[in-house]
Amino acid sequence: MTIQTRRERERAERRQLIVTAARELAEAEGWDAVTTRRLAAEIEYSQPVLYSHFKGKDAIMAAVAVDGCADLATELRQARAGADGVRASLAAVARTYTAFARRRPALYDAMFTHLVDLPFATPEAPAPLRDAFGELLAAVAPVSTEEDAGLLTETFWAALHGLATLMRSGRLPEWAHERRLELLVDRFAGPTRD
Amino acid sequence: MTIQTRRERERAERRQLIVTAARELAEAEGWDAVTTRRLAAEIEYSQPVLYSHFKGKDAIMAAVAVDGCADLATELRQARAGADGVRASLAAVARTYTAFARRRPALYDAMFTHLVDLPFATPEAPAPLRDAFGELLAAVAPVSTEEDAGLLTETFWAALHGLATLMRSGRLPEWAHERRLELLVDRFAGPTRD
DNA sequence: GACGTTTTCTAGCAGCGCTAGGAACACGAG
DNA sequence: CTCGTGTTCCTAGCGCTGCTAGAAAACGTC
Repeated sequence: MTIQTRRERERAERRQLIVTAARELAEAEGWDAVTTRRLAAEIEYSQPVLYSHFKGKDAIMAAVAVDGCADLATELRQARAGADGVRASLAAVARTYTAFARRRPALYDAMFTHLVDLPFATPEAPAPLRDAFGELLAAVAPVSTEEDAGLLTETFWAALHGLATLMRSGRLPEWAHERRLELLVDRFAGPTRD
Repeated sequence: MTIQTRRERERAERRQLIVTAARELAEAEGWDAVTTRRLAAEIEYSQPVLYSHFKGKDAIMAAVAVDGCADLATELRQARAGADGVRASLAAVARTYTAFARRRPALYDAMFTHLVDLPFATPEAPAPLRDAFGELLAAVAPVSTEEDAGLLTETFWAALHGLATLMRSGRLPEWAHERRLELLVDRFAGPTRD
């Protein structure tokens, strides 16, 4: 039994090695640089081993996305913890979310832009995804009615996502980002000055 | 001079033929199906003629995007014309925008998702782009202060864009779309029932 | 040390965006 | 009508992609 478990452990380690290498390569040079050949060279194995762990390149990106969601959830939690009051929490979460997208664009793309068959808005979604959404929910719920909290969080999330992606692709000017965030938070939290 | 002009006209016609073929192929089978070989076959020319009109595949997509913006602007204008009152206009524009994205996903991607080097938020942006944004602006301005109209429109646009893309990629459930739209319009127009 | 099983690699497929170089065409002059 | 000339267009091919079949190597067992 020990041999079996050792092999399984080694497989799991190598799987993580692939995910980490893909993530680092993507963050350093963008997803276009993450080819199966390049990735194989990076982990010092040949191409086909990638396919013994993942169905294809998309599945690798999905795994990277799950890891990224865990990171995002952590950052959002810290932002919320460091903010006093309902409006400040919402603003902090909004700023942290868009900063994350701007700071790690490749990772963000894998999480929320790239077409990927991860279950999202369902109970069987991976835990990190639900955690990240939960952080948003915790910030939005106080400015919502009880029954609309989930939907309002989704709407707020969509607005942040739109701002992040449109800005990154040059469709929105960056210099006004802070002011747009303020307008958004105003509309969701009400114009009350904290 | 007539020969020269005839040739220029024929070139312009063929250019439009390429753009139209690319757009129809993308809408029918998705952008993955729009390969330069396939597109060349579609217009009954060889591959290199594409490169005598456009710098590359991305430039073709950009041209399709500009066409698409003209369509979107038209639809938004009609939606606004058919709506009475500030809130109804905003709701109609929001519904029309997201419906456009859902009905013509490939076209929408070329316009707003795909990385493409079109000047967007500048005076030298192509007219159809400015027209489409102008329609949004006309709907948002009445619920805004004078100096914030542009920024608030950008923010509203981002929210619509986020809803459209997250929903299309399966990250937001479709069944609640109408309710999310209503929440969004509420937050921007105020909860006044028209 | 020889045998199965499992793991890993070499080599290759079909397709991609894009381009160099020559063939084929339309044109204006005699 | 014929002949150069200049432009237009196509054939062929480059280097790359994601992915996979089948051979080779490493491993555990007897």
